[in-house]
Amino acid sequence: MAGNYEKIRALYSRLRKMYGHPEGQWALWCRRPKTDEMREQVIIEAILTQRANWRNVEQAVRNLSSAGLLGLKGIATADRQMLEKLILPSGFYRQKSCRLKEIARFFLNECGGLHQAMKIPTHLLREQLLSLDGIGPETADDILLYALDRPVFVVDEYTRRISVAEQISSVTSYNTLQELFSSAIRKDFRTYQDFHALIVINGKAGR
DNA sequence: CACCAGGCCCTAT
DNA sequence: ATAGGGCATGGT
Repeated sequence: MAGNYEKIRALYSRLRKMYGHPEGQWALWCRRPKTDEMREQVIIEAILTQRANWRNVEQAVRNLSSAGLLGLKGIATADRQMLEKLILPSGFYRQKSCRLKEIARFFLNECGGLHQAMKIPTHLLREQLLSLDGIGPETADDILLYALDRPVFVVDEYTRRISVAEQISSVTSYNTLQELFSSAIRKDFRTYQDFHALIVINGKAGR
């Protein structure tokens, strides 16, 4: 529906006018260009933020940083018990320690490092990420969009809410909304990053 | 005290 | 296909 595309584009420019360029907690995720260290941190944060308050994620990240383990290599070599203790504040720490280990193993061993992973075609990489235990569509797309600069639109709870509120779509399944938003705006990772960040910033502001 | 936060998986209909 | 429960912490 072309009308929906219009609503989505209008929403984007409205959010841009309201909030400008995404800042604050999105200073890392929306920064361009990113260093390797930043990409690795985003990957780690994508796991830690699953159903967690961002404040708690930040504490877990500080703990990892203080321990010198805020990177794929650090996660991979860290003792499991130690890892659990460090990420404790982000919640679900037993699951998440496994998921972190798994994703670090994937990028380092299966891909042969982050630079090799960057060469893998988006759709293939997405399938590989989704095959990992504990990596669902949103986490996979967070990593693709914000860590690896792939033009993949992220759908989350805030995207669903605003889609209903703005009458963009009453169907809020992941694929439906992703298709809708992806098609409505220019396929550019910078635009996708900023738009999704703005949706979340707006969602948090309204409560 | 109850509820929520930038999910995901497993199980039972 | 879809609904419900479990995972866990810290803030309001």
